[in-house]
Amino acid sequence: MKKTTPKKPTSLDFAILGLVSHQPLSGYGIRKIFETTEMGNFGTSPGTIYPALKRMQKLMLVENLTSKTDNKNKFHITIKGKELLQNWLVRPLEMIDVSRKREEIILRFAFMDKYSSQKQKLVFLESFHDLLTIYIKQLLDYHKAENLQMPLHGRLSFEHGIESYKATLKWCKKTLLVIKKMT
Amino acid sequence: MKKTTPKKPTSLDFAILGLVSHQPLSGYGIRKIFETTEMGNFGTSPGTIYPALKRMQKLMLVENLTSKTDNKNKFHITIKGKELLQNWLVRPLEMIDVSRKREEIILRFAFMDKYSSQKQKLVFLESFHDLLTIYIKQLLDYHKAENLQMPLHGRLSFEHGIESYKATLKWCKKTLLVIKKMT
DNA sequence: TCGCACATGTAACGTGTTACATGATTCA
DNA sequence: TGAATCATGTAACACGTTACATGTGCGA
Repeated sequence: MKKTTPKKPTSLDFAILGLVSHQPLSGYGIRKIFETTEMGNFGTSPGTIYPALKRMQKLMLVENLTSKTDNKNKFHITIKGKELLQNWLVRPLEMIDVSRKREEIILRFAFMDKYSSQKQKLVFLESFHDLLTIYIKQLLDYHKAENLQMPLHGRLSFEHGIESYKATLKWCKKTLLVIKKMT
Repeated sequence: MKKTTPKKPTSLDFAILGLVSHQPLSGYGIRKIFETTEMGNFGTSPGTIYPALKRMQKLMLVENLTSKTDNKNKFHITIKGKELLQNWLVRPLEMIDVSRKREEIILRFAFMDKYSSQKQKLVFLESFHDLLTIYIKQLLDYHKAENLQMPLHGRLSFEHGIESYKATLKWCKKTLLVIKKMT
């Protein structure tokens, strides 16, 4: 007996969902935003976006409505879409997210504006902070133990990874302060 | 009439090729390295690695030889594989690489050890440096122009992107000095 | 009226993901 | 002897890439 796959949405789906949760957008509008921002990492071509919108429509996460004012078709988020988005936003962070899906973590944070409480934002950032700290320590330990055996370029590339995570941690601390200041 | 697709290798293919260019490895050995390093971003599961090795074998980029000493099967890079690797290593950097494929740039640098001259390494890093500088400037301009209209979380996430690129630029400068010092 | 940006799609293809499956070796 | 690690795979499925295709509206 086959398990009925729950059809887990991709990062791209969530990126789209997050965008239309802020404002209704046409498929083209979504593509433009993807192209001009870091979100482009989740895909920009028509062959990616339009099929994604179609399956999300089928799953009733978004709906395509015609604006009465300018007579243009735009995608709106549905109740079901909002629920899915919120569940995704509050999903506890794991180490695997930190080590392999940093982009998605930042994406989640980007969409927490409207759908998460200040408490949730703080929990999220603090957990990110703690996991990052542990992960960086692991990287440093590995570096210390192995750097003499590593080829020069391997070591230098590895160090790029470390610096990159340190930059994220720094951002995390700064951002934590910003959010804490909010009332 | 159909164009005969030249079957462009993926980042994963190059990651594997680079690894076996340093030392012969079993499929399992390759997976272990992917799992324990940042290269894991290019895929770690058996369902990714083994099929990749198969197609690379078919394309005669690698060959599977049995070691006479320990009687284990390991993949070796072929002449053709080395040629492909070298072409990839010296391919000029473009802005699109910087904005969307930073991981691949670092990966390329990691494998330049044996197959690139010091001159080539310097050209590579200097070009990376220049493109990064331009790209960061673009990000900062965008930030300046738009930050008042952006939602708070959007702005903060955007700032993560900026910090991340700055960290890469910093690494690039440092690494340039290291390479320059080499004789 | 030329070209560009707007706007939305489809088709073929190959790749990655996920889950399943198997067996050998090593060590406690 | 049982568990963990070594070691290699397969199958279904869906997704993303690439290339193609079409048509509108607008400003120079």
